[in-house]
Amino acid sequence: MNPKARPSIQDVARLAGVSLGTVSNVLNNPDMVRAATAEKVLKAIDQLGFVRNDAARQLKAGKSLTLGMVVYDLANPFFTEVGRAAENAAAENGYAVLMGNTDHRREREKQYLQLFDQQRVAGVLVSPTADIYEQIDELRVHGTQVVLLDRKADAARCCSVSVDDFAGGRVAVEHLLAQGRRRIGFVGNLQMQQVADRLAGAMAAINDFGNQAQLLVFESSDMTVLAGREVGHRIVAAAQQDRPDSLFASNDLLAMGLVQAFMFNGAIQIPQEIALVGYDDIDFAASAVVPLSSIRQPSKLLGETAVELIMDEISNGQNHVHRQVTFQPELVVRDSSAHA
Amino acid sequence: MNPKARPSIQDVARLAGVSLGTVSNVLNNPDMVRAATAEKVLKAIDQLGFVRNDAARQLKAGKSLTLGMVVYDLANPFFTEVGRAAENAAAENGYAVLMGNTDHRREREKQYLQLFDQQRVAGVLVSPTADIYEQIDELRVHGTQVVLLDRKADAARCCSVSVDDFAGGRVAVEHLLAQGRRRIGFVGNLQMQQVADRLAGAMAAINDFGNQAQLLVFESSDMTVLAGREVGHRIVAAAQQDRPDSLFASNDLLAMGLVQAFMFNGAIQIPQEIALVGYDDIDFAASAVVPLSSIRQPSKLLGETAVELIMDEISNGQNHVHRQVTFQPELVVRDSSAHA
DNA sequence: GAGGAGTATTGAAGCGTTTCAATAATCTAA
DNA sequence: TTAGATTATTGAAACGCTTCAATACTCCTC
Repeated sequence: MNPKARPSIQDVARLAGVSLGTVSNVLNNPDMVRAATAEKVLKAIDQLGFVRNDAARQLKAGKSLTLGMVVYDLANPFFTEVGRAAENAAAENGYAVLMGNTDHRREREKQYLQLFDQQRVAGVLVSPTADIYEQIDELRVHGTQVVLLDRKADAARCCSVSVDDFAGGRVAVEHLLAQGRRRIGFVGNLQMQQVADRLAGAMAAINDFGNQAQLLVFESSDMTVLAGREVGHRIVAAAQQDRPDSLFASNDLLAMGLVQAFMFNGAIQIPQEIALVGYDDIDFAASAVVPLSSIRQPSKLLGETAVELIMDEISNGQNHVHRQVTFQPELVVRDSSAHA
Repeated sequence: MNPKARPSIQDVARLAGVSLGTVSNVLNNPDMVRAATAEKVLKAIDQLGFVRNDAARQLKAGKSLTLGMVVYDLANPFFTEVGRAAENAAAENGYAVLMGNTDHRREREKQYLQLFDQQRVAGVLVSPTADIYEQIDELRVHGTQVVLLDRKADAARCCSVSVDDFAGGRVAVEHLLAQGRRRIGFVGNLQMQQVADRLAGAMAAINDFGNQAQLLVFESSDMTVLAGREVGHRIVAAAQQDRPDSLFASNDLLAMGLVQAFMFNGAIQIPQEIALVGYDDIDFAASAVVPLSSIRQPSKLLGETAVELIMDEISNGQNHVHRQVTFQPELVVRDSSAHA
């Protein structure tokens, strides 16, 4: 490697025969410097292969044009959708989005949040794994703006963008009830707030219906295709009269796993023996073995709105008022829960 | 906000009644400072809510514990798999991975690479959209290590981790030929090197077979489910005798789109009328309406190896030798290409 | 209790920027 | 021409950290 692999603004100034301040101006206030001078400087920059050192810039300027995004499951297409939308929205404002995936691990989530805090990003979008208000407050105290994604925040604490999970759960189960199902199973990881809310909505639907219907809960620690398959096999193994007549899976990955398990050897017919409703309406839901009914979340809108909120928070600082935006989910009916 | 929202190491030192160097030592060389002193300092840190300013640290230390990863399609589960593996491998080495998604846009790719360059990340993993050697060379000259992902590099220039796309294409088509298919369609965006290589492999298989078989190319600018659906509808609309008797889609998203189009109104039977092979073997392939045959790429291995290479490059600097690791893909046969 | 060998702590220097008051160069109008 | 106004350029002073030589403590041992 060259003796001086990383030229500094100083080197550029020297080569161009101008002062260091001028180089900085070329970079940051181009219209403050004469065209001829600018050209000299640009040539020098090019010649040396100069790249501004962001650390130094940020140190001095105190701000960054980067947003951080922390999600707990990037393997879930729902989140990549949200991420893409956020990325596009941020780009329009001149910001870049850097993503970190935590795979539901609190410890890694903590690391990413710390990293973004240390890097002094302009703001962080986070879909929290658990109750991490404490850490979020910490960031906010430090001056790093935070917007919760897919999770409603306490009004006073910060902005959030979420979907009404209670309503989603309710709609899903009401639909199954309307299809004549009475033994309704619920699959998901109840540790997750979103899932707990969906369950609560499901419960509410059952209660409203009267006491001819019941809800069976199948807890599943992961929310993956694999986990769904495992629950599915457990159900296949159960005696026929113990099985539910329908299932509400709290995300589509689980639902697809269930489908796989039920199709295996044609063990269980969908929807005849068990009707199925998923959640998120990911792209793949429509092309599952049995096209999947699902609760659609407006993922694009979610990402865009989150960026909007954080932008407001960044630029309006003091007189920014926290908002909690909640969208309504929407039932999409396909074969997996069609009338028997 | 407080008048001093962001306490510095100075403030901590003052509060703890020690010198600034000691605080730094508590942070970086804990076993160099007496327990009692350390405790005082930690208390002060806690009390002030101090967070180390990464910009300053990096500016002085000149290095960072962050890797950048730039991919062209985070919505493709294949890449999230690779990303997760990389993230885990990096974590083991004490590094964090920040991801940027370019959605195939060269311009955005450029931005992310620049951003990472400016941030002086330790290294960058990039699955390039096109021929970006020029920019990569630039980064490398600046001292930012780069490893190509899913794309073979020129030996001399940098490390790369990829899968033998030619072999993959060949295997896919040989399989279709073995199933008795003769009019084989290829779907994909030929601008992408990986896809072009798969096509070349497919061509080779056809040529080896003799002249009773032919390859029809269906170009598709996107590689998404939606794009696949469009190609599918075009094929459905064609006269029966003009249709291929089988299709090799250059990724699973396309393949799933094709499936959707063919299933629509039961227009075309898979595999009877058209057999189908996808690429990547994403999780969802197995649970498609018609379980999808596919070419499996070792995504986990890809991510892990990429991190391994970049770690070597980071730590061994001068006497690091670029390596181009190529893995072999593997055919997974499912219903979509089973014997008619 | 003095000398010496650790062991802890200090604080100044400098990383590469941006910023800003001071200075220099250029232009305008009389 | 030149004073005065305008526009460009300069360079020193931070920003908050790490590093490292210098200094100040401890603790032994004789």
